[in-house]
Amino acid sequence: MARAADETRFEAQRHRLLKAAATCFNQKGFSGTSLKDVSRHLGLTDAALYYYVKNKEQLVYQCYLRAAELGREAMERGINDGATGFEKAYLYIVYHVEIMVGDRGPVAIMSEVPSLNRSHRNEILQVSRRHSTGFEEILESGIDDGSVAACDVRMTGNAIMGSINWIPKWFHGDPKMAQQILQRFPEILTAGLKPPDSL
Amino acid sequence: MARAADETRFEAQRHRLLKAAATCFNQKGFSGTSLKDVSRHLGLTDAALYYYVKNKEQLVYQCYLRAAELGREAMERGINDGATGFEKAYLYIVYHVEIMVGDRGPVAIMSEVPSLNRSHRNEILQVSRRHSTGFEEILESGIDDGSVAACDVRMTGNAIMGSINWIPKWFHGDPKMAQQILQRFPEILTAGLKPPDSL
DNA sequence: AAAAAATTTTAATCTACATTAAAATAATGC
DNA sequence: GCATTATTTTAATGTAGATTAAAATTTTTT
Repeated sequence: MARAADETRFEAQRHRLLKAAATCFNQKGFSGTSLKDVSRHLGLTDAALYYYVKNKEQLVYQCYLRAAELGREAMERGINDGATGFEKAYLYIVYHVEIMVGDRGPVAIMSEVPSLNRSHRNEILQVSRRHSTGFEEILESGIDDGSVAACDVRMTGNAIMGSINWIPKWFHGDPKMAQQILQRFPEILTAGLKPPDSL
Repeated sequence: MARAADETRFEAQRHRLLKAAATCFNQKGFSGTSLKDVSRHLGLTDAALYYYVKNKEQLVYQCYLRAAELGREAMERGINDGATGFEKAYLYIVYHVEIMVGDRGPVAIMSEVPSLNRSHRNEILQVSRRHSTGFEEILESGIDDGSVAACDVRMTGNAIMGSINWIPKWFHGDPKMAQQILQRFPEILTAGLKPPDSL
């Protein structure tokens, strides 16, 4: 047996697989990427993927789960690091955008949630909802503490999340662009949140 | 022959088809919708769709073309109706959101552009780029005439477009929600554009 | 109401992948 | 170096769903 060492190698490969899959799905579209495309990215053959993942549905599911996890992590850090509601929101956006354009990405766009099997779909929908709710709560806390202007938190949340979620549609790894996004997006997305007296 | 009348009937059915396809693609995902799913929406059999469209690729292409056309129309109207750059941007957003949540929709999310054939893909990418550029020009005109605060128009454009484009991901026809979106989104998306002295 | 054109269906095909089983190779522990 | 376990490949197989052809039906024209 070679448990300990293998576990890490296996996990590392599996991780590379998820990133390769996310890259393909985002760039070639879901229906446009075959398992052969993904495996080519890894210098493997398509059949080898089945050593890491039960089937294509699982692959997609894992990609989405990872995307959700990264988003959740960003939010948690934002909540911890920010003092006011505004700061929590701002920092969450910074962290999430960092993840999306940095080398922990790419993050898969969740285009194919409806084609997941029921339990996977429900799980992804649930974490997505939790994420949305979490952000709305941040906004509410900001309104309470006066750092955020009164607003419809549901709609404001949807607007901001939409911008972030759409990034992989037009960002494809150009580092110069990554800098721009990192530099601008947090300001742009939170510009509307500031209460009038804070300007 | 029955040209004149048939043309309209044919066109009307084809139009219904595109809407049905957009509905399915947005709600069930692309890979999750078979032609049978789409045809069922129309009370037809899957083979009947081939009377209206050459193949599935064409169907997707047409959906995207329609989405692009509706966006273009909204932008044109915004440019015509707005006096200042800010107003043009604001009104464009109003019109575009109206289309996305109103009964001219649903508008297909462009998830599968990369799986289109080359010429279709290029065409869609081109009109998308034109659209983005058009919005950036609106913002620039607003900065020039002082109605919009100085900003990175590229990033600001991407942020706003992302919010709009993402709407079909979470809006699925609930009329109450449509009202909310219509009421809030234009303000939310343009809140950050206002120059400090305009508040 | 017959003929022609338009629309839809039935019933096959066709095909691109996803998936699997068995064999081959590579890595690791002892 | 041998045995064991992990990883990858080769070579089939399976299948959903797109596509097509021909027939049936419906609509329109005259």
